[in-house]
Amino acid sequence: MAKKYLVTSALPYINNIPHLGNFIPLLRSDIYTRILKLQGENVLYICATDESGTRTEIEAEKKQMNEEQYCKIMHKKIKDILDWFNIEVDYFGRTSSESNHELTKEIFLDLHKQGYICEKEIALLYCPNCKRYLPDSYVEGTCPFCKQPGAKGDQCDSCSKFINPEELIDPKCKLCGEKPLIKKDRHLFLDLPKFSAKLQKYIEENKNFRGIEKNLPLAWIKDGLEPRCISRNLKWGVKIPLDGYEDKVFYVWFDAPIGYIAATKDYCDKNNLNYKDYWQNKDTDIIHFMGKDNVPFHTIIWPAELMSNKKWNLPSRIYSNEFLNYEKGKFSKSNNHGVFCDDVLKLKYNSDTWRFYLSSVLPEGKDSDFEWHEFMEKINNELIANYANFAYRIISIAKRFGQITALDETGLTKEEKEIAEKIKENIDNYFSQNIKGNLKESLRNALNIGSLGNQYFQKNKPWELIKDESKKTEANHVLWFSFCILLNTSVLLHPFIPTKTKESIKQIDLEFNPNNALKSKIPLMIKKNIVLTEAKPLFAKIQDDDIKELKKRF
RNA sequence: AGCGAGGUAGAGCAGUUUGGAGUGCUCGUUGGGCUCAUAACCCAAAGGUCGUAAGUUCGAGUCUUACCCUCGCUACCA
Repeated sequence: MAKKYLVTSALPYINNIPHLGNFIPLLRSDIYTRILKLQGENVLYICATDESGTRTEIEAEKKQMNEEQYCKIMHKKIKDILDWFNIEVDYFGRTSSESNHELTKEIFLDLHKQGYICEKEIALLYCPNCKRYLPDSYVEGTCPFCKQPGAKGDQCDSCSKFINPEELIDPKCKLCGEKPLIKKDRHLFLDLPKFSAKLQKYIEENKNFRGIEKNLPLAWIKDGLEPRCISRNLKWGVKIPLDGYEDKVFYVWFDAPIGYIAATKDYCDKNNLNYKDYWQNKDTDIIHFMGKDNVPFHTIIWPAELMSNKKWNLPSRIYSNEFLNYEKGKFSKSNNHGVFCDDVLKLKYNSDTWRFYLSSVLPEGKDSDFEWHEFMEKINNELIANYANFAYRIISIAKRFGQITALDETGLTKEEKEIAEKIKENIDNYFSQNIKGNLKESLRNALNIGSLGNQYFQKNKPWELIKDESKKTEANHVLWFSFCILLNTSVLLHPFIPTKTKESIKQIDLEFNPNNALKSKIPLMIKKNIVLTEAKPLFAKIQDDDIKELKKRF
C-alpha cells in the first residue's frame, strides 16, 4: 500500500476560546498538511475538541446547561474559528463522540487485560457543599511557607513552592468558599514503569525525534516513571468499564489522544474508508503537532496507551512549538491581555493577513512575541512589498500590453535558466524544511522566489519594452516568464495564505489544483495564453494609526 | 529546588552534529542611483564582548566546567 500521512493538532480545550498562542499548532499542522498535499501526498488532517475534565462540568453548571448542550455550543464556536482561519481539517471531531467512548474503553480493557493498570487508594479533596471532588488547583488557602493568602492547592503563586494540599492553612473551595474535606478513594493508574524499557527503545530508535521531543521523555524515563492516575470522580466523560468504578470517568489525558483515532474513525465511516488503514497500517506516518507543554503526554502516556496492543501505529513525528507571547507578556483573558481568536474575527484584517504574520513569527526554536508594530511591518514590507506588489505590477504592465502568448522553456535565456534553477533549489528546500518542522524557513523559501521575480522584472524593464513596437516579442517573453515566477510564488505561498494566492492565480485565469500542483516537474511553466481577469490589489496596507489603536485596545 | 529547551548586530533567524578569520539570510536604519507598482531593484554604509567566566586547543559561536537570564515540565490544570 502507498505511503500515507495522518496529521493531528493538539485538541483545543472546549472551555477556552483559543488565543493566538493556542492557535499556533493548528496553523502549523494546517500549513504542513497543505505542503504535503502540494507534493501529491496522501494526507489526512484530523482534529477534535477535548471536552472532558472538571472544568467542563463547572462551566456547564455556571451556564445552567447540561454538559452536552454546553459542549455543543462551544464546539461550534471553535469550529467557526477554524473555518474563518481556513484551517482545512478533514474532520473536526469531539472527544464526547460515541466512537471515542468505544475506543477508549477498548484500549483501556486491552491495557487492563495485560496488567498495565493498577489500583491505589489516594486522598482527595472533597467539597461537601458543591458535592464535588476538587483538583488541587481548585483549592485556595494560605501558604504554609510564606504565609501569603491566595496559594493554590498545588503551588503557591507568591513563593512558588510546591504545596501538599493537606498542609494548606485555612483551605477553601475556590467555587463556593467552603472548607474542603479529605476523602480517600480507590483509583486506577496506568502503570507507566512497566513501559519504561519499551518507551526508551521507541524514542531512542526514532530518528525523527530531536530536541525536547527526545530529551524530555528520556529524562523522565531515566528519573523513573511513576504510575499515572487515569480515573476521576466526575460524571461527564468516558465511563470506566470495570466493576466498582461505575461512579468514575477517565482522566482527560487518557481519552483525549484516543480522540485522534476516534475522529479518524468517524471521518472514515462517512467516507467509505477504514480507519485501521491509517492507525494499524505500517505505511502510515502518524504526525502530531502541539505546544511544548504537551510533550510529556504525547511522548510517554500516549505511546504507552498505544502499546496496549501491537497493532496500533506509534507516532512517527512529533512537532512541538514554543509559546507565542503577546507584547512581551503572557496571553490572559482575565487580565485582558492579548488577542484571542474570537477578537480576530471582528477586526478588519482578513484571515490570510493573520496567517501570514503568524507564519512569519512561528515560535519554532524559542518563544516569540506577537507585536502589533511587527505585524504591520511584516504585512507591509514583506507580504505586500514582495508578493502582492509583484503581482500587481506585472498585471498593470500586462494590461497595457494585451494578451500574452505562452512560450515553452526551450526558449529560455541563460538568465532565465539560472532563475529556474534557483526556483527549483528553493522548492526543494521548501519541502525539506517543512518535513523538519521549520515552516518559517519554508515560508522564507517561497518569498525568496518572489524576490527573484522582482529582480528579474526590474532588470528586464518590460514597461519600456511594451512602448516599442519592434520589441513586442521580447516584451511578451519577459511578461510570460514573470508570470511564471509569480505562479510558482503563489503556489508555494498557498499553504500559508490559501485565499489570496488562489485569487492571484485566478486573476491570470489559470487552473490550480492544491492537491498535486508541485507533484510533477518544477518549476511550473505557464503553458496557455494568459488572459487577465479583473485584477485588484491582493492586500491593503496596514496603517500606523490603526496599529496604535489596536495596541491600546488589547 | 530538579529535569528539559533556548540565549548569535535594532528585530527575527541560520550556522553548533564533524572546531578553521564574526560567515550567511529576512526586515529595519543611513547615503546615493532608478521609477511600471501598494514601489521594487541596484550600489554603498553603519550596526556584534556569539549570555558571563574559566578551561581544552596552533585555533572555540561550535568541545568541557561553573554561573546568570528566559520559557516549559515536575505526574490531580489541561
